[in-house]
Amino acid sequence: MKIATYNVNGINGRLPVLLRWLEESKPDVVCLQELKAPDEKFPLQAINDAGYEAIWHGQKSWNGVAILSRGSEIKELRRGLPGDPDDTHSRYIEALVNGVVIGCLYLPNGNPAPGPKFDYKLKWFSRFTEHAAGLVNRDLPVVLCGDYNVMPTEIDAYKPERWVDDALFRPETRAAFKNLTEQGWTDAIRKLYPTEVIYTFFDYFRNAYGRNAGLRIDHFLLNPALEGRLKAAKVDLHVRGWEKSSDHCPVWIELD
DNA sequence: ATGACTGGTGTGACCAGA
Repeated sequence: MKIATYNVNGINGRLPVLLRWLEESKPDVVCLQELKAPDEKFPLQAINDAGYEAIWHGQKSWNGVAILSRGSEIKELRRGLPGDPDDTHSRYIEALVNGVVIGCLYLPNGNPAPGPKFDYKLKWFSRFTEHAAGLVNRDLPVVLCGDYNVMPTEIDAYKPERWVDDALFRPETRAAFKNLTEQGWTDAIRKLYPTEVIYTFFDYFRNAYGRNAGLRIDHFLLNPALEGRLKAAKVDLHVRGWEKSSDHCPVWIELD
């Protein structure tokens, strides 16, 4: 079973690239972030024509998450993160697909920090951690994947010293990620590649992709019931080099 | 240190992203 995550940065603007990558990569399940489209503008027909069914939680202009599946029914478990009825952002959707609980998230960026956006990020993180606590020790396999907007350690950033005051790398942010994983979650990429330099995002500025000046911010967390089934994990770096690419790369795992 | 690039919105001297 191949599960992918991809921050598309606008699903309609990105549709040709998304379809090309789906055709090439053929993941069984795909978590998408940053749809930047309201529910009624989700391109369902094109997704269906590519062989996928979908559930999504859109929003005008910003945010938006979706789960796609090829060949297996998607049973939606939740849309929206619990814990704050006033939170209007579409940043979380969760489903059961082929016996695996899939949580698809788009954690807030949080810049500029400090400030209200950073406060929102930490608050969202704390709500997410609380929700994850109810999932980690389930007998069911659970994967929480998406754009975490966190570089967990220094090797996850090109020139980490430039990011120490940034919302993606501040001590509070890294501590929140550590606090989450210490519930018992396994970072799939780091389980298979503990020390390699691996990036999932490259800024549109300054030829970041060409210079390999990236960040690792898109992650797969696996609960103990799933960890032993991890066979492979990879970043589809070449997709970032395509015309009209997202600034994020697709990332995927393969399970037994 | 700064600004560079992109999508969406709507035509902004825009916002937000990371």
